[in-house]
Amino acid sequence: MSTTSFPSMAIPPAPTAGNRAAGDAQKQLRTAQDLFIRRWGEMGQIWGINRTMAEIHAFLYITAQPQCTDDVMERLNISRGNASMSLRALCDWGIIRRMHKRGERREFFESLSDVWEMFSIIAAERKRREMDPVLETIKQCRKMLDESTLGKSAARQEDVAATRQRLAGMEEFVEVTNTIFQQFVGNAKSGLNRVARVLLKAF
Amino acid sequence: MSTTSFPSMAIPPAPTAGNRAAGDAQKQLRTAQDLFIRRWGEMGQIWGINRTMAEIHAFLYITAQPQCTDDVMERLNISRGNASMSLRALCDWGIIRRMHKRGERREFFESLSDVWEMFSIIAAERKRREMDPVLETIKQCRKMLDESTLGKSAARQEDVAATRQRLAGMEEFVEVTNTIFQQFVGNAKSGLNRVARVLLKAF
DNA sequence: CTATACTTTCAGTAGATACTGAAAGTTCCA
DNA sequence: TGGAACTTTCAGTATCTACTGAAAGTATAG
Repeated sequence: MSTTSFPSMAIPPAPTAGNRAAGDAQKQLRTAQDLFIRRWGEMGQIWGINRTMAEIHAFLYITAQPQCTDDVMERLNISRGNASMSLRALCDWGIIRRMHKRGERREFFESLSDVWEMFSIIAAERKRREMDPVLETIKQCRKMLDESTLGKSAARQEDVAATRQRLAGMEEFVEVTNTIFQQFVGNAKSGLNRVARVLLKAF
Repeated sequence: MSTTSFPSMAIPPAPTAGNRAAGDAQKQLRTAQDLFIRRWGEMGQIWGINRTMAEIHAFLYITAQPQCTDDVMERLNISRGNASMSLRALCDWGIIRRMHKRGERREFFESLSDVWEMFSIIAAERKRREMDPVLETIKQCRKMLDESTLGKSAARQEDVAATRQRLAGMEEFVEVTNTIFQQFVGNAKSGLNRVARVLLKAF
């Protein structure tokens, strides 16, 4: 097998049994983390979060250690500008936090550790940004087509009635989905687990 | 107020009371539908479905009438190629269907009418494409870092342990979420409403 | 106040994605 | 078999999004 490529092979570990094992472990750790980071990045992409942001978050989450901007730049091979903007966006979302280390001048970042909490935050934000506007639009559309606006005979035209019905179906759906979201978010940490348990028992 | 712009004002409705009302209703219907279509398109965009695909689907859903390729092109101002590809993709998803009209040569498309069913289809597909690979990756990563792979002392190094713990947290989350998805999908057509009711009662 | 260490911003660019339109393909009828 | 009606494909192009790198900004220490 070819030698694995390390960033400058300067300090090869002494070949004692203990050191060897420790070195291997570090290498393995790196590999596992990178694997996770890459996958998480891909997944974010499919959502609507861009790859880099998702990767930064994955990095902070998986290492479970506060990291500074340069750590992020180096590990993910991205520019300072990109790192800065993405970190800020993640802070805005609220799923990572700035923190200071005593005696350190630069800022560090760490991920929330509770996955359920992160999910709640994201779900709440998505509801606000996506569900709520749609719901409002549907209500507006229904109003435009109801009897009191159009008059009885016009409102009964076949195509008008059909559209009205479709709007009603969609509204019901969004309302119920919203309620479920609300439950998730309202019950934050413990909530999702409970949702799952309830569902499993009921079916 | 200025006259609203109609595509070629060829046939103005006769100015009887009945016709006037009918014309207004049609205009209003159009406006309401367009509003819905636009919003739905925006929302799709934030997901990962592109705007045009979402708009086509919205159009088919909201009119509740089978439409042919030219109808779609005209209504949404898009090219034939785009319409063709997007319609096919929607068919692949399974949320719209091809259909034939007696005596018509060209094909028509219609949206599923049951919103819950559409949601089930989409949820199932997203689970398969997004959750499942992540879960697999997490398991793989955990394996790389457990005692039987690394040996006792290496596995106990602080950073290795920390990462292992984070992986565990994420795995639990994905598992539970998957279960919930499963419920949604498994109970498909009739089910989602029931899921919602069960949840609402339980909380 | 000046130097140093660090962060943010943003114009420009690279890269990804969506869209068009015309040509090629298919189906069906006479 | 030819041709009309319709659909699909795809090379080329327009549009949008993400990223870089350097310049400007801010905070701290001496």
